[in-house]
Amino acid sequence: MRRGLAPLLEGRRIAGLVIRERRLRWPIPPGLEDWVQRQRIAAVDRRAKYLLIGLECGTLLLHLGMSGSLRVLSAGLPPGKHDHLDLLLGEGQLLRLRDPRRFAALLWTREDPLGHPLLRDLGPEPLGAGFDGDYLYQASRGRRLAVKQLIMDGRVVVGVGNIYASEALFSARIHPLASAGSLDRQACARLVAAIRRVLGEALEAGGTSLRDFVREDGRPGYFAQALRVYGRDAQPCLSCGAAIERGRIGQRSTFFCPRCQVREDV
DNA sequence: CCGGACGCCTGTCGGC
DNA sequence: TGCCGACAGGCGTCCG
Repeated sequence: MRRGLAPLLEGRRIAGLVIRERRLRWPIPPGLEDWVQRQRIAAVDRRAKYLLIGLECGTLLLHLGMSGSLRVLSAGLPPGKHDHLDLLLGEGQLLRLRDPRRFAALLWTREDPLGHPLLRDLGPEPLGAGFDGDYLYQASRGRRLAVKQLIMDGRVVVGVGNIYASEALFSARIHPLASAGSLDRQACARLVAAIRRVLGEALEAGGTSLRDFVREDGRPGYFAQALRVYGRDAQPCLSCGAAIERGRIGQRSTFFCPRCQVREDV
């Protein structure tokens, strides 16, 4: 999303902000419209799943939650029911946020956004240099929770959502319920490699489109076709043919192959 | 500190 | 056809 948006936004001057629904995950701060007015967009960055729109006098923090999407559209297209806000870009264009479930967030800060309470305590980027087998090994010592929950904990590593957690564990041949602390160095190295591989491939494919998710240009992501376990409940494992199982870990659906992903900690 | 559960919303789908 | 419950890509917060 950041990659697609950056060339469309950087260097533009904000011509206005139209908010039709302020009740998102947190209420959109009052007066934000006035504050962003006429500011130039200096940079579009990302930390974890937050998009950071760097302005001259501060930064907009945008999170899409579960059902949010962004589109760059020509001004004049009437907003739909769940099109909660438009960032007017001038030259007849706008950036429109749609989010049926309203779990999205739009916040702003004048300070370094990385110091914001929502970003401050986040773990390393999964594709960055700080995330390696050694790091995960250290981070998992003494932790008794399921490894799937560990890798979905943003304080350990960011970016691993429910789909990619199942995919990475399958790729690494690790059972999602294995207790985090039971992983040895080799398993941690395998898991880190798998997370990086899965996220890297998904990135190349433009993300995973379930239902109607679309990118800023209106195209879907194509990674859904590449999913190897997620959503394949009762279908044959692509590696060994055993039936994929579906379970729940921490209130989230989890998919795994009972033959390829064997628990070694029970 | 850790782990587990809840809640925020709306839409969709399957079962009856 | 209609109704009802379960579930959905996230994650901050609260509780024990």
